[in-house]
Amino acid sequence: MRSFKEAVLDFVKSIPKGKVVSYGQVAAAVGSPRAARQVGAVLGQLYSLSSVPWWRVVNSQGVISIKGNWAATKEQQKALLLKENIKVNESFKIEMQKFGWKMK
DNA sequence: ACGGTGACACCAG
DNA sequence: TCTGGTGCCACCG
Repeated sequence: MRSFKEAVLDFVKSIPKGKVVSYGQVAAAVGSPRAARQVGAVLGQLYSLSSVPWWRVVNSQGVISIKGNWAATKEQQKALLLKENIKVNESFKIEMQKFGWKMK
């Protein structure tokens, strides 16, 4: 049985470029619909140059929710998203309806 | 074993 | 739309 952490990282790596998903979606995808907070805890261990596209994960409202004190910053995530043609407004908000990734 | 903690989600006002 | 409170659960000391 793979650990929750590994499952999360594996799923995040499968997110296609140019798309974003919510923490809840990731949690649900790995079998724990209520463990969205843990997803954040896992991503918090990564950094901007990681092989894992952690920046494609935002909260359910489509907003970047890094508080600070973490390896990465909101500005950093915003820049990475813009680089993939994903629009991020002044409030660090993304149009989930347009950039959200719906699994099948 | 147990309680504190938290890149969240969801609901009420 | 925004704020605050509550539920949740994997991880760590």
